[in-house]
Amino acid sequence: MATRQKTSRKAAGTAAAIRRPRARAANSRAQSAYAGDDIGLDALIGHAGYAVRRFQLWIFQDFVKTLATVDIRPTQYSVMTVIGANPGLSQMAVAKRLGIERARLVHLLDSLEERDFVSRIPSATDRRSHALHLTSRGKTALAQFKRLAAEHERHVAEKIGNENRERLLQILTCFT
Amino acid sequence: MATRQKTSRKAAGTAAAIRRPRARAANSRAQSAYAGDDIGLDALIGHAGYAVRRFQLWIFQDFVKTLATVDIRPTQYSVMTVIGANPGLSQMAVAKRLGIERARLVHLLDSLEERDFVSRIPSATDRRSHALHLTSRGKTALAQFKRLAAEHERHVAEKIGNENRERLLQILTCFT
DNA sequence: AAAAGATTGTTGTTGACGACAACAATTGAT
DNA sequence: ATCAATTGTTGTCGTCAACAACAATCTTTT
Repeated sequence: MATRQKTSRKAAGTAAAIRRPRARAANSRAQSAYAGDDIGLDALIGHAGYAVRRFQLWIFQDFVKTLATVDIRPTQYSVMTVIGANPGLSQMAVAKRLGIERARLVHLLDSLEERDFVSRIPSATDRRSHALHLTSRGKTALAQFKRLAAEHERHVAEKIGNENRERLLQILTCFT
Repeated sequence: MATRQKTSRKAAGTAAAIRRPRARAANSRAQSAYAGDDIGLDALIGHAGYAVRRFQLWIFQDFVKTLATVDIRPTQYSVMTVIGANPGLSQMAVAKRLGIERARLVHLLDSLEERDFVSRIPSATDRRSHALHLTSRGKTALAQFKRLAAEHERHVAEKIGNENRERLLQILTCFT
């Protein structure tokens, strides 16, 4: 299936011999102008979801880039932060608090445990659950992650302005 | 591999016979209270990315739910909206404008073309590219999608307040 | 105390999505 | 005529949300 076109290209191919060298100027100009930035978004302009999606994409990319040296992704950072602030939490509690599935948390903790940042200690009161703790290595690591995350947050402030950043945080407190 | 625990559970199993019926009250109460909502987020509170992630998740879920009857997802809606507002655009132009990869757009257009909402018309000026258009069925469908999307937007306004919603849109215009 | 129901961690699958890398066809520039 | 760039396409990889099932364990009911 290395063919490129389903329908039109083949048909066009047969007529290719007849093609004349058209008005290139109109093509290259109109095309690149259109590909530039005069394309209307219509109803998308009024949708918060679209703006938020683009923003979140930008934020995640900057976060990943800023913490690339320590190889920590946003979700991993959020898990370690919550465990650090609330030692002994169960996986269920962490998942609920962060709005991630407990199935997903399993793999996240697996990776964090492999790197010796987090340890699952069998709960003393419930043999089903684990008490989550940062290792000593995890604690010092998290301190560095927080410094880098603060740097990332400064990037956000530079991008949208710090007063807008704070306003945004305030608007969205009901989701955190 | 139906075993449940890697390490701790097995070891705990041997000592299971000795266990006493501990203070259940402390367990069930403390545990469910913790699982409730007194878990601190620590540094996460100050991170716009975390708030935005939670918000975006909420928005997407509401969008999908509100447009479930027509089976249209946010990305599909954005593609149809842009094509509807700018007929004849190439795939490259749409991808660039919406910040999605052209590789991804291929599948999106495949599904929209299968449902007869969009058609790829061979460009008259560039035999590599397609001119994207809404079909007549796609135009009437998009009109309905826009009504449903407006309803979704009202849900957002109810959730965070309309003045906050507009403030948010204004803050994030640089990303759209 | 035994049975029934709920919870916790785990495994697996599905699908949307972003990022990359290749590729053929075509275009544009040299 | 040749070579670099563009366009649509295919494929792979990894992240992520959503479900569904399951064993072990706890809780509640009887």
